[in-house]
Amino acid sequence: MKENLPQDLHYSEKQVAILLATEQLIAEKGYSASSVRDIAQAAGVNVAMISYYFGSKEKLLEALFVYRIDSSRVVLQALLENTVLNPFEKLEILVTSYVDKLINNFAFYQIMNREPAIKEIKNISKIVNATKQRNQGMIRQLIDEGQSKNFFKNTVDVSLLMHTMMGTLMSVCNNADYLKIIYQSEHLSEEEFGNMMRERLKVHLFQMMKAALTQPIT
Amino acid sequence: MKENLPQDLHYSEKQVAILLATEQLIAEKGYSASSVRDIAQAAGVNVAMISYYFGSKEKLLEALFVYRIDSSRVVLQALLENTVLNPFEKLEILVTSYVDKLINNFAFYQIMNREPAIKEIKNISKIVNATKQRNQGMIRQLIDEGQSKNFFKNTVDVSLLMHTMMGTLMSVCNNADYLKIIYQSEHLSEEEFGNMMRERLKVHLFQMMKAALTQPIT
Amino acid sequence: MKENLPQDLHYSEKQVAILLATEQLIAEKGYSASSVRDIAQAAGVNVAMISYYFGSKEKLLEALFVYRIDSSRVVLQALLENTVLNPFEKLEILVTSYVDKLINNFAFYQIMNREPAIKEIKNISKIVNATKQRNQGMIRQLIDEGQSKNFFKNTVDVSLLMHTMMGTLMSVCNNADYLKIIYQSEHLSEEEFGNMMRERLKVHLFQMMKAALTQPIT
Amino acid sequence: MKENLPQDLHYSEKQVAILLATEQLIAEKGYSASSVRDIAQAAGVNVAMISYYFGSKEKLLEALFVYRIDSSRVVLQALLENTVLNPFEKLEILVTSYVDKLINNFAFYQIMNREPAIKEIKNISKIVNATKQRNQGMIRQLIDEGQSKNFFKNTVDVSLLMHTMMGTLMSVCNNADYLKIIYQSEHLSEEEFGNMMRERLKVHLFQMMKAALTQPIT
DNA sequence: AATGAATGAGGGTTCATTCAT
DNA sequence: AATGAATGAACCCTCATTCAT
Repeated sequence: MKENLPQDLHYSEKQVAILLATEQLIAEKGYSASSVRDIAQAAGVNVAMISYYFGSKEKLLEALFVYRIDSSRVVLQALLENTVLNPFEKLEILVTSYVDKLINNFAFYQIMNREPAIKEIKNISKIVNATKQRNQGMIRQLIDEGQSKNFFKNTVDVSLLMHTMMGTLMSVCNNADYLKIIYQSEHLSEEEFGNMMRERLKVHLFQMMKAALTQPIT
Repeated sequence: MKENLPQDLHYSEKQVAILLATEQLIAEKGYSASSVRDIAQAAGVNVAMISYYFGSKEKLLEALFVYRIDSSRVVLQALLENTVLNPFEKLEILVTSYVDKLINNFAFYQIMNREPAIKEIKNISKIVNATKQRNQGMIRQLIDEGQSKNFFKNTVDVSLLMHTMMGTLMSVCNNADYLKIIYQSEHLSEEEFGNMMRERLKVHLFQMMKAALTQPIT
Repeated sequence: MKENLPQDLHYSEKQVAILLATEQLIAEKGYSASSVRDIAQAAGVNVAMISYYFGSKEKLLEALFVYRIDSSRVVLQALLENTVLNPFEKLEILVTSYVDKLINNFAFYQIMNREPAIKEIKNISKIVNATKQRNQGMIRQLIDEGQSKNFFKNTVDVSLLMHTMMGTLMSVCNNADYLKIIYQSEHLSEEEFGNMMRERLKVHLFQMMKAALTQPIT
Repeated sequence: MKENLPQDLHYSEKQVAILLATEQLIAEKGYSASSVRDIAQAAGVNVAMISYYFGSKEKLLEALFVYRIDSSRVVLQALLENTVLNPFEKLEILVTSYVDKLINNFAFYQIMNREPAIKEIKNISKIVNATKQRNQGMIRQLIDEGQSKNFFKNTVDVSLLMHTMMGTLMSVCNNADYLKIIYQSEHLSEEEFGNMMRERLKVHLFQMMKAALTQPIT
């Protein structure tokens, strides 16, 4: 299960540098608009090293996905199995966890959520779909538990709920520049603003989901 | 497909064909991965026509944005000025309107929401930002009205609410393939499935937003 | 002998406009770097008119040569046949005549003297060679007369002498910008400077040629 | 051909091959009419190598100018500082030197003297102007010396004199084909004819300049 | 008689990749 | 193990020209 480790120990320092440069550049410009030359330069390595290490540009992206995909299973799996916390507490932790994960790895999530290339690379599609399925399943399980314990009403479409959470996060992060103006936060540093948004998002999403899960049937 | 075109801005039939092919191809593959040759072929025209009509690949994308944006202003503006409907009814219409608009023009929204190229094309950025600002403003106005009339609580972050709506829509549409499996709807035609999702989304989003806007303060 | 007339009466106003724009543009940028679109635009006509009127870009250049080549035969021919003037006077008139002709038609002479394209267009080569031969012949005849009348020594290479005259003129005109600085004449208008150079050139060339033709044998 | 190369400026064999092919082709057809594909083929290299080595077509021309210019400074500078030779002898050497230099590098001089493109490439303009200025200055210095030593009259326009020399050379070389016929030298090889012209030009130009510089004031 | 629309060919350049070392 | 050199393919765009009207 090497591919699930956040950091593959087989990668040398240079290889990691390439992967990080890849992530950043593709997140910024897209896969097709990022040339291997640009990536190599950003990583401070020779152009030929990319083919040499990863085989091809496509396989480089593949390696990035293997490298990045899911550092979270452990956390969430533990959350599900926890018997002390009540469903509301679990929901809050879930939301917090997703907000942090997405903001901390925004570059990668951008690639995963909007890069058309990944649909045409089978190995990546496989990984991505498996991850989505797993995440979807865990959320469903958590909500099922809340519903069976009568904490949550069962009028919400759980499948859509996950998209509400992820979609909100993506949309907000994608429009961070714009929101910075809206919130009149131009004076904040990137980090300060990021932290502010992080908190706002946690509150907002927990509030939204809680409301949706507990609202009286109309 | 033509019924989705807001209006013809003095474009000839061939030019429209190019714009539609552009939209479809870029939505599918991204701007950088869509060559003008591919676009020309998809539109059934000679490659040189694209430069001839639009000047360059970049200006072609620009023309697409001018062509697509601003189809909705009228509807929503009328909604805001309506004095008969109550805020809940207005909210429902708003949600319905956005769901339909996004699903009907999904290809374009995909481009607008995920194409890195558009941030580097100033004319497009300008158009897009103006549109976002307008949309944001209208939603805020609607919610303000609901709050001032005591229909809505005022604990919701309106700026984030818009992203919840748009983000949910984008996320769902982006993962339509996956949801088709989840909903065990493989037997439905594209159109049937689209209509089903359309209704589910309307219900889900209205429910979510209503819950968020009316939930008791915790 | 229509083609020898400085202005072909068969050319309409528009055709002449095209020819003049052609001359100016090709003199400035060269044949290959001047697109028919640019020429058409400079002439204020439709692009297709050039093919329509002249057949092709190549034939347009051909037409320009026919249009321009030699308005001087008459003058010089008369000069040669003149029996009143002595060879020195004739030489001075010859020089004056060439200086004026070249400066007045510099754009065309630039094309004729440096455009590689004309060597590959047979019709033009033919015209140009015939003209050169004629000019060479006339100069030789004039000098022969001066030598046989013992005004000139006969130690000068007449074939090279013509190149000295034409080469000096071309070189000076080609480097007019540079000479304007050398002569500290930046304050002069183009016309004033042109006239100054015209006079300087007449004096210089007559002086040079006279000296060469009369110098004692060393 | 290689013996004409002033010196290798850290260029590889392949790069030199490209430069020489560039020179020859542009001298023959002009800059705009010489495609990089043609140049690459003439140099026996892949098309992409030109961008790879020189960056662009424009920079290739730039490189050619850097490569070619400044081969003569040393010789002439030494001539000026020579205290043994009298001004006439110096003049003869100067003429000889320019004749040889231009004939040996005729392709390059053609480009420099007639290529419209070079005026629009600032780096080249700079180099060319500096060279012209230097040459002009050296000739002036030589003539000044002759005048101050009373070898030369001072009635000649030195600025124009340089153009007489260079212009004659250019004009003769440009019309070599034509002169071959005039001189009835079709039976000579290119080299034989070249050598003949070289000698004729040396004699002619020295004779012209000497006559001009020594003629009694009229 | 005159022209906007349209096109195949070729322009310079960049691409991901491979090769020789 | 690592890389500078090299390449064929494809990129976007402009070209001179033709065609239908």
